[in-house]
Amino acid sequence: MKTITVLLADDHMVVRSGLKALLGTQPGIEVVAEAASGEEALALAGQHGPAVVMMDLAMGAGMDGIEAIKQLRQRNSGQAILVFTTYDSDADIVRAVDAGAMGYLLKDASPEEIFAAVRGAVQGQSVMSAPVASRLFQQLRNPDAILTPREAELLSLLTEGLSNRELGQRLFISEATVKTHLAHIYAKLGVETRSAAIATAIRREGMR
Amino acid sequence: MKTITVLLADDHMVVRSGLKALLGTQPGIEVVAEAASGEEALALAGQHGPAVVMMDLAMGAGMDGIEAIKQLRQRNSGQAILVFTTYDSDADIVRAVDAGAMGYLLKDASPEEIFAAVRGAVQGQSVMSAPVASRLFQQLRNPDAILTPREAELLSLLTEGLSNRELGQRLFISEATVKTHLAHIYAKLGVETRSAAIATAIRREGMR
DNA sequence: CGCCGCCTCAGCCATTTGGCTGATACTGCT
DNA sequence: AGCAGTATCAGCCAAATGGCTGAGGCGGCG
Repeated sequence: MKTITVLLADDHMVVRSGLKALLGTQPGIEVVAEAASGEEALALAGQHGPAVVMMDLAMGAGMDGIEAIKQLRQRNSGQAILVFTTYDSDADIVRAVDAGAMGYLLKDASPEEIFAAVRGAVQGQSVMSAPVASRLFQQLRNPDAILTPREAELLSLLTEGLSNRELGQRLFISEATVKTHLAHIYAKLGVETRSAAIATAIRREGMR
Repeated sequence: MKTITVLLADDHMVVRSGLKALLGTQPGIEVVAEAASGEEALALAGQHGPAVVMMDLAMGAGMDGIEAIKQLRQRNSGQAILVFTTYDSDADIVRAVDAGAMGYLLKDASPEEIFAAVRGAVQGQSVMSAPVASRLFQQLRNPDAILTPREAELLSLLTEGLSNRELGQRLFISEATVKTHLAHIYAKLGVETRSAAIATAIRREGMR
């Protein structure tokens, strides 16, 4: 069996070395590079051409994980991308999958889960942690509550406290469009105000 | 020099093994036990009597890190406790120090910082990551940023997504008074909108 | 006592937000 | 070709929010 090459992208040094130590115990899996930011991940992916990229979504300064995933996919260099992050936010899950992630693992996943996800990813399988799967499953049961990728993106920015104007500037759309998206989000979340949407997003979506 | 014994408490397996691998490279430091929860940390600390306990604050289910620190200190068994966590929330810092933590490190700390913190802790020194120190320093410089009890109460309800009218009803005060309190809160938090205040409250004050 | 911080309230005005209706365009699927 | 879903934008109007000034009552503290 061919050795699976892995690139780790996480701004926490201890997480990288932990993951590296863990994956190192498995024959057939080798960590070939480590990145501490989205930019670095893109550069190192180009150099090493790993089979799998394990990516944190929240990476301190600069490019975030979602953006890095998008750009990796645009290159079409065939890596399987696994999200490896702390929280199981509905919005993040939707955005990550939309960006092209193959799997979604939480950082409290067991070693077995992690190995299975890496091996599965190179074979084109999607593996996700149980809580993540549960969230998705729950969403499938009432489709009206599913936010579109764009809506999820907006909701995520909403929790940063931005105004409609700022949201528009950040997403390169007009304020009118922002308001349209917000109205849809409110309807889907079952709230009437921006504040309640933020509160709901944070408490229900795990954006802690 | 005597070997420094360390207990790791963190619900993320990869963080524990990363920290263990990292500390293992240092002669004179040895990880003697690992706990995945507050309860486990208490039990293992009793068994092994480590010189230093490195503790995450947010540990999935059960007892959280703050509570575990308090109980460890009550026993008076002389361990130095280092907080090792992801976020630098003002509230968490204050609570951790109050509970008896000797130092406060963020997970993106460099290996050198971590080694220095462990060695310093056994000698009774307090070591904290730069962003943490910066926050504390900032608070000491302008005490005006401290919310009054009433303001804190309002801010807490604000994060539930209530409107001014609802806030007034809930607190038995007029909408005008609500607005006054809000204006003061915005000034102290350095924001201009309700949404930003909610975001700040949640992210900075640890009301997750 | 007098000062100061906190909590309370009012009115005015500009800005922001939310509700509504309707419209164009692109995509994927049938 | 036609439909459904998504994303984009516009205009209008009512309601909520935020900024500003001013003010009374109350409790602690020098």
